Amino acid sequence: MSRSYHHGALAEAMVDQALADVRVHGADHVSLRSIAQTLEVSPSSAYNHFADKDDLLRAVGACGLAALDERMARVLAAHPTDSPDAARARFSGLGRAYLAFAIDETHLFQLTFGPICAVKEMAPEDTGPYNKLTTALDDLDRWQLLKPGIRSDLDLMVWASTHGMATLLVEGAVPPESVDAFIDSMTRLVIIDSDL
Amino acid sequence: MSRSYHHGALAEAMVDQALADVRVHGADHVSLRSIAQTLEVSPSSAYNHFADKDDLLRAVGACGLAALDERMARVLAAHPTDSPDAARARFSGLGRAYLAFAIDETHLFQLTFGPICAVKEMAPEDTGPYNKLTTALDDLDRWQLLKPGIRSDLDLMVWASTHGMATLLVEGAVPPESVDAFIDSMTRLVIIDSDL
DNA sequence: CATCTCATGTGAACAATGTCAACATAGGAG
DNA sequence: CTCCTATGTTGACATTGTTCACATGAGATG
Repeated sequence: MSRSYHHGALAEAMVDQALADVRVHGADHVSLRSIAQTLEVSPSSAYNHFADKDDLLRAVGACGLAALDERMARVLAAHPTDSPDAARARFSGLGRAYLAFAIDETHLFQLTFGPICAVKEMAPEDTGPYNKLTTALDDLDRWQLLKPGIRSDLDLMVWASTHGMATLLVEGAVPPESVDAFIDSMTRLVIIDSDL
Repeated sequence: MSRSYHHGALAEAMVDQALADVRVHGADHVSLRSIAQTLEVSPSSAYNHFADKDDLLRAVGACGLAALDERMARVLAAHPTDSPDAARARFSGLGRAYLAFAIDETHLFQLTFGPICAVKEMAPEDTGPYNKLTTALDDLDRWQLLKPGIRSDLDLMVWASTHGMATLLVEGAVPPESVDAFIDSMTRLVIIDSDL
């Protein structure tokens, strides 16, 4: 009895629970067994749905990426106009969203971009966040708001910067207050007329 | 007999062995017991020198930071001249050294800047690498090689960029070939007359 | 030299964890 | 109704981090 998980929701339930545990304790301190226990399920039941503990964690990492992408999508939705100001707002907003995610969801961020999930060879061009950045830069370029001659490989540069700043925040190497300084510096480097 | 470790070299020996194991298998797949076994020592002997497994790993992480610092120091030593060209060479060389370290010593890099070692609240200003970057930027500034008005918070920006690029390399999100593109883009953004 | 002491290493034990193989069972397809 | 497959359970195993009681050797102290 006990309306068992035989209806196939166990996989989802485990991901959800793992997600919750990762958020609180970090990926390194979650155990398959405790997840199973919370769900009132046998420890070995996980192996019907996931090859591995890491496999489950990868599913959680995918949730993390989705959450990040959603935050960035919200930023775009908030500045839909096709104008120079909106293009600028989208650019800095995307960066801020990325960093806010790192600050708010430290542990999830670490899992999503950590060694466990990294193996899966996800080409960056296939991810939402990277594409959103690229088109944001294209927009700036279209409005001639980029400093001349810097467009090539700028995606890589900006992506690396933001991702690096995020990891510095996550590691505590840099305080959250420095986000503004970072965004300002980035803007100054990339955008024309950044001194309003 | 067996010229035991009673002369106090066990701590060092364990760090060395742990360092070797981390280099090969990554910090997540290193076990105290196997280290002890390799050293032909009881598993519990570690606890006379380290509070914790993480404590030992932190010591290894410190070695990683030192190794990185040494690479960067070598770059500075290779371009000691007080000239614009040398200043430029130091700047890009430091970046390349950082990225080369990430590529060559992936696992060590992950440990050094990962969650385990991060807790120790090391203020970046106290580390060699960060200081070397700062003075490299100061040199560029002194020779008026920086684009105007970007000096403030540029340390943070460049550091985040390079560190981010390093983590992208380590995660395999970006291939090692893109290092050149990154350095070029960075140079173009920051330095005057970068189009030689 | 004899002894005390402390730093260092040992041994056995514990709880927790990931994982697996053999087994149960439910619910739909035939 | 019967059988099969997807799903969950039981019990076990090896491995790990960690601890505690104990040995022991070297160097200081007398």
